[in-house]
Amino acid sequence: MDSDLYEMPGMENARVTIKDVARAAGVSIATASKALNDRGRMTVETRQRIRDVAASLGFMPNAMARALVSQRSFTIGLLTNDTYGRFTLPVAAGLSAALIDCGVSVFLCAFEDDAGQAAINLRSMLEKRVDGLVIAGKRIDRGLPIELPRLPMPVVRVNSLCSDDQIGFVPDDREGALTAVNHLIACRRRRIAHVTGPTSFLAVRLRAEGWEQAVQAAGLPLLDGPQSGDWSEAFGFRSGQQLLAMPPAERPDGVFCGNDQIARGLIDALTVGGLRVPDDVSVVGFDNWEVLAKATRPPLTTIDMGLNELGRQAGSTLLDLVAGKHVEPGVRRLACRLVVRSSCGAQPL
Amino acid sequence: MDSDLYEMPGMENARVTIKDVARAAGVSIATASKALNDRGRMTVETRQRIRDVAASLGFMPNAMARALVSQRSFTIGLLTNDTYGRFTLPVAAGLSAALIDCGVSVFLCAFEDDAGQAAINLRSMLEKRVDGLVIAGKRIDRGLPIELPRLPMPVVRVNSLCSDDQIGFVPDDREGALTAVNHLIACRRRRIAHVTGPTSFLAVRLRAEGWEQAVQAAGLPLLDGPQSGDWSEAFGFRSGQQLLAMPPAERPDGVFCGNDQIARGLIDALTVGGLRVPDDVSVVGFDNWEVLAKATRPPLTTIDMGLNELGRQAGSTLLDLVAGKHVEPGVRRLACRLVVRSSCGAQPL
DNA sequence: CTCGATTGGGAATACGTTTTCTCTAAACGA
DNA sequence: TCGTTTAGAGAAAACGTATTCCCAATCGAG
Repeated sequence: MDSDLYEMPGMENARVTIKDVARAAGVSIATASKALNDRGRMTVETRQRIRDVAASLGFMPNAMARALVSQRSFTIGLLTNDTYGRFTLPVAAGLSAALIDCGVSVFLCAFEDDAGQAAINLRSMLEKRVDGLVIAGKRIDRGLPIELPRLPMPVVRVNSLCSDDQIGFVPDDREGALTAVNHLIACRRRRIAHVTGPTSFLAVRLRAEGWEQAVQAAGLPLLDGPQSGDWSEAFGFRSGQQLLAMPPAERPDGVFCGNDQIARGLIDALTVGGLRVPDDVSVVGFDNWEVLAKATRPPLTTIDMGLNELGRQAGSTLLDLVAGKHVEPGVRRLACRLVVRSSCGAQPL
Repeated sequence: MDSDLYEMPGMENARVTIKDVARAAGVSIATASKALNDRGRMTVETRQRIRDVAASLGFMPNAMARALVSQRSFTIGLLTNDTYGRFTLPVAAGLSAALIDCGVSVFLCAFEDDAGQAAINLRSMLEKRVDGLVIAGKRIDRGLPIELPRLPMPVVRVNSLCSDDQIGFVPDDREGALTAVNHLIACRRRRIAHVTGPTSFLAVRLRAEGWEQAVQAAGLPLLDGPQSGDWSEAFGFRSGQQLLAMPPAERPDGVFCGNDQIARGLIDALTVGGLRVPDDVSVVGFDNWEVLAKATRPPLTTIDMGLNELGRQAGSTLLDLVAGKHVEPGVRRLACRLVVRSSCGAQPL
């Protein structure tokens, strides 16, 4: 390709090196470097003159040369098997936000659950000498499909399995469930059911614990153990139909759903069956997947897992680790947040 | 932090340099480099011995040192204002797939529609000397919220505004609409309506053109111009209610929706109103947003925009550009694909 | 036996920065 | 006036790799 194609109009030419700046300012490379990085001693006039020259030439330091000497790439890797992005994207946004202030960029590697792919991507990151690694998963009781060897850089985990000597950030599922059920109770619901995903998920078991705990603490009857199925609207719909088939006296007046899809399906079934939400039955979901929660009729009150905040904290912790600070190992469970819409009868904020 | 923490078990130590390999193999650095890169002349034994030594030491070339000398970072940037990830994530997956074979990684920069953020991210990529840039947007008639100066690297655009002298990849909206409507016609629908998003979107106007064209080509009556609203389920629901209010003779027996959310809302309204889908009214959507399309009752037949393929082609084209090959400027419109489910009465594949 | 060609391998340089050390000249105190 | 400090600036080494020469040894032909 003709390199003239990329010629810049004076400003912003990426080919300008510090040597050009030094020459144009009539100083040595060392002095130029010090002027631009606020290091060393020199008259304010010299410093300013060099900076002006650099700016007018559109000088941009070559990050790789800088990395080579400083042994820091100002780059971190985000390794995830969530190609769908349901969880990882909000995490990535929080992560970037926490890092961009420090000039750190993020390499994204999303791969299907295939160990070969994962290994290639990991190797690529190691060669690029990322300063740290964030491992993001889809569930808190599974790691990535590859064995991570002892890595030459700090690692933090988000929404992923994490042993006690590692550092991880996950939503506090039990507390989230407590919050959800307490909201139903505050809305004067007495018979609160729980319809949720497969019990093989740790998150399901934790949320069920929260449900039980809240119900018992309020002295309410504990209905039959959680209804467990898959994470789909279809399962929610079937559960809603079962609810309709119950004698009205036995019927729950509140349902805490394991995710928003189930909640949506359940509400649709109840509506089709002639029950009113929230008047006859209040429903609260989990995830705050806005495209779903906002479109539900009525809009769904649900629990936000704070994925963005998870990413943000993971980022700043990783920066601490890179800087050599000590960080206590272990899993941090971050609080979830209730998002009130209209499916429980409470006033939306 | 204690650096022993990161000590590796012999293998996989990132601190091993080519100098260590050379010393261990009893050769010079130059020879080691040539052995590992299949360059220069030497006996096969020497070459193999050096490679074995490198492997046993867990040598990994430092990508930044390599980049410095080769003037190639083996890195490309993905700049997007789609923080929600609806469009960008599939694009990113295709992109990565096309690049990983060549050892190229991707920097992800997602930012809200804020010029300051955008500029910071762009600058960061320029400093990191990415070999090329992919600009991904949310709609084909808007660019990013920043003025891109003449950049010192090739750029391709995906799902974003693109002038004739630039290189871009977008879905072929008109052709997709044609496919959708022709499918309705193949399902023996005669009165085909179009319910879609705001006409300020070029995509909306193109899809409307495709609708008209297909209807007229089949000699069917052209119903009142497209119903235009916002991209929401709520609008789809209201449109469905209006349909129910029409005299049955005037009522469309097929609806082509501008996206899956509208289709979902519309189907829900029809179902609540007692009309059967697909028997009374067939519906086809646009986007193939699986979480929505699969959960619709009945599952939604829709148009897949091939975002993944868009990303893949953008990636390989960018690699060509980086390699200096000539690429004809202009916008490529990639074919969409019909995904048959159950909302039109045709047999799902 | 000599000359040229070929083969295997190494020395040196470059890539663009940062940083340490050294040097000069000016300022200052006695 | 002489030594001592200090301000200002530059020379050089380092980071890890790829590459361009160059050199020594071996070999074959005449």
